Amino acid sequence: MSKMDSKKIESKWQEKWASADLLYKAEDFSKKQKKYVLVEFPYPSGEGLHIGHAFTMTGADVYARYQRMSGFNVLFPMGWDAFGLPTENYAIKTGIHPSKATDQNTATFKNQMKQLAFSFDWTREVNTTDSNYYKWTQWIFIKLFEKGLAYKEEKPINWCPSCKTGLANEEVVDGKCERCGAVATKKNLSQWIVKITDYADRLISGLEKTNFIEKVKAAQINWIDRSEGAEVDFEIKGFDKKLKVYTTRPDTLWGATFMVVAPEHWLVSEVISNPEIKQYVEESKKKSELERSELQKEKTGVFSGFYAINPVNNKEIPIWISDFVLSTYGTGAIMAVPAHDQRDYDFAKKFGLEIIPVIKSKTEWNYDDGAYTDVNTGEMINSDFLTGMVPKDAIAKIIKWLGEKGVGVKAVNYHLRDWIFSRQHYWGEPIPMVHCEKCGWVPVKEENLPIELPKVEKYEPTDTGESPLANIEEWVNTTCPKCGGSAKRETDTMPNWAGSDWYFLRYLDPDNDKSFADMKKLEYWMPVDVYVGGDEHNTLHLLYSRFIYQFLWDLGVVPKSVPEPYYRRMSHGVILGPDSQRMSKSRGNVIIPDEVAEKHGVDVVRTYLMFMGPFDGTMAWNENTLVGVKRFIERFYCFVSENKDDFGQKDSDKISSLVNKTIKNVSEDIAKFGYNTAIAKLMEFLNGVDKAEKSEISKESVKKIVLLTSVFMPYTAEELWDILGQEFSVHSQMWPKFDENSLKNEAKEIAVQINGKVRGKVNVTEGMTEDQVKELAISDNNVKKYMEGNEIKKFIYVPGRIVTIVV
RNA sequence: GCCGGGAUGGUGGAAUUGGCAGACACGCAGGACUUAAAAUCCUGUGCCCUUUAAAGGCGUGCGGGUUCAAUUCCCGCUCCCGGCACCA
Repeated sequence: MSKMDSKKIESKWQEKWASADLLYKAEDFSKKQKKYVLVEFPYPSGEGLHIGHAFTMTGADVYARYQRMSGFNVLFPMGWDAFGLPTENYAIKTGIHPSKATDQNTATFKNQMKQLAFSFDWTREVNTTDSNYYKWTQWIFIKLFEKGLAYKEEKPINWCPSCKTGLANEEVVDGKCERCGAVATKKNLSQWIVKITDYADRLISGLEKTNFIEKVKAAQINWIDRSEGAEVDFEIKGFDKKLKVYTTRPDTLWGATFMVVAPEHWLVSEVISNPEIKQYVEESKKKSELERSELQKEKTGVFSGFYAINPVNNKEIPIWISDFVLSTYGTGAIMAVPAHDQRDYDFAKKFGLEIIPVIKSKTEWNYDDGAYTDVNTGEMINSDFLTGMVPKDAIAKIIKWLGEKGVGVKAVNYHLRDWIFSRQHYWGEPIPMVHCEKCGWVPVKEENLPIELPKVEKYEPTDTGESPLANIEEWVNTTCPKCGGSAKRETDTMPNWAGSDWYFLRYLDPDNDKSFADMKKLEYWMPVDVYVGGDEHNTLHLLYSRFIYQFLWDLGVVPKSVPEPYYRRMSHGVILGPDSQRMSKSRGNVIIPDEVAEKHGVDVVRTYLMFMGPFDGTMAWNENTLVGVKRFIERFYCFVSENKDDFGQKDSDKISSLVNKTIKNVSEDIAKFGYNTAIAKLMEFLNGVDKAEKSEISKESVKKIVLLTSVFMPYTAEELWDILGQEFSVHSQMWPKFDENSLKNEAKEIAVQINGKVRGKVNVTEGMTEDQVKELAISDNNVKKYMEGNEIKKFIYVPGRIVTIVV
């Protein structure tokens, strides 16, 4: 058996492909139908491409290749999300400018990607750190500002003491910094904030126009977490201001026995002179978000001295202060109904407050066990005009009543918070704003964009929360774009997400200097047909970029007919180390794609990655299975190369149906990202054909199968195409079609069951009638044996599948 | 607690609308080639009973149900993974 020399094959075609680099070019306005296949662009770290990148991108590449060969005008671009902390840290350590490090890293990444034979259209490469790219990132920010969706405010924000920067709510996971894992603290800082909450409803409803899988939709809906209820005003006894609360259960108003406000609530400042209250408030302010939620079992609190008046019955109820009420949600104040809310219940038990049930449970309910919270069953009691109703109906009635009395309105709340948009770091897009004593915050004039990052001596972030840019006086000091007076530039930079929010639009027109992309091109290419990415971005990048896109849609700068940027989202899976643990340097279980490719060949790596398991699964690296794939590729190579002169003119019937079945199944599987089964079917083909006489197989059919393999193993397929004497390149061929007739005529062996047990087999073809099959089945010797002396009670024939006889 | 997804041989995983469970691959066992090993090739491989074979029994997390037929549908659970969570 002639061994294949994968090294030689790789370098040979690598060279040939480089000189024919328009192989994968996407053509604007082509008459072919477009297909925009997008895979998340990477952060070009100094470590190079890791196996997760290789996996994800191979998956996207196979899909793009399949669509391209199927006749679509495929856009499959790549770029660099290059602003970020690792590069900045590298600069701090070495003094080398981040842009230089970025250049080196992107060059390495690009090389690796070419080595792995990803079919990107490199003529559309983008880089978020290019000033002619981030010009438009800045432009988008100015538009947000102009539309009142970006504002600067001093307020306590999440702060990572390790990264020394502010964090968006989405970047705090379990109370820790999403990037470095340090416990997030609170810090009072003046920050740019983007009002993503204005789009909360649309971010939910827009999902209906997409074809995202359930889990992605659910993650976003959960994160936004819309709730409906009412805002109710309570008078405060002996005080002229009212206390506004948000509740989802206004039906339980008669059961409200006390009120609770957050320690940050305005009312607290009225009584802060009380030493007990002062101490409580200070202690809870010291706690981080993490500590507050960790301590959630034991409730704490202090009585404010105030009483509120319940608008439904004029009862006076005490107002307490407790940090289980969040200042950031609703109004920062609640009415407590301990009989029907577990948290209120716990608080009441701890401080000996009254518990008044206003809903009678259908079944016996013991209030010693906790609160009764069901809205859908039970019956209102002790509630005046609501008495007798089901709680969920009572809600509508009481909201109407509150409105008539002018003490409450229907209200909606979200878990989603506004987006903290300032970062106190060097390596990011400068926020294009200028502060003027006279005019306040003024955006830079559009013609003066981009505001380029100035050179600095020191890249270190500071503990004070000031960006390193603040030290460059000649850059900071400028003139006001409005009045021309002296003014200062904003020194904070944008979060990473700013550049990646809209990059998929720039691919469509990467060199445009009049706008971020030409409308005609946008209209041709948008929306993204399939977006391949990771679940870790479901509530970060994916949510942010949908928001920014919706905003651009409102501006009218993206096509009216495309309200959502991504039609379909495909989640990719995760590759674990050989020990089934997440790969990490400290565990020493990291698999480096280059090394595996060096040892086994690129096609083996690609095909193995796709064969490991379902594309969206979590799978452990296993060198044994990889060797199995290697065997397959080598066997396939030998099958074609060694028999190239022995293949016949025409397939035998058996081979013909195998070939057609393979084309059909492989195509269908690839179209739904079922790569593991697609490869299994190619293996089946080889197993089936390996033992057959080679003259039974036509060269035409072999060519078709080579085309099928080309999406997984582009090098081997190109070599085999050449060996078969075909013209370069295999990758610009059309995807093979299968012959429906050859599948129809195929005789199929199906099982004959008697009383649920398989007792025989019969060969049927598609056109056969039930009677014909019946005759065939009962004439089978084995079947006859089992039917002896029995009468057929029922005969069932499921065409092409099974015969069942009940006796 | 709420939401989403799972549980199939020794292992990774396959199974259109309910239709022969275990495709494909790994591993394992036996054999061929070899002085030997590696590589390669061939054969077997869900479990149990059985000397072997035939025949049978049991099998898709657990308990019920519908059906000629259930991994698939329905009811009730257990456990695992992911998201959210003192969100009023």
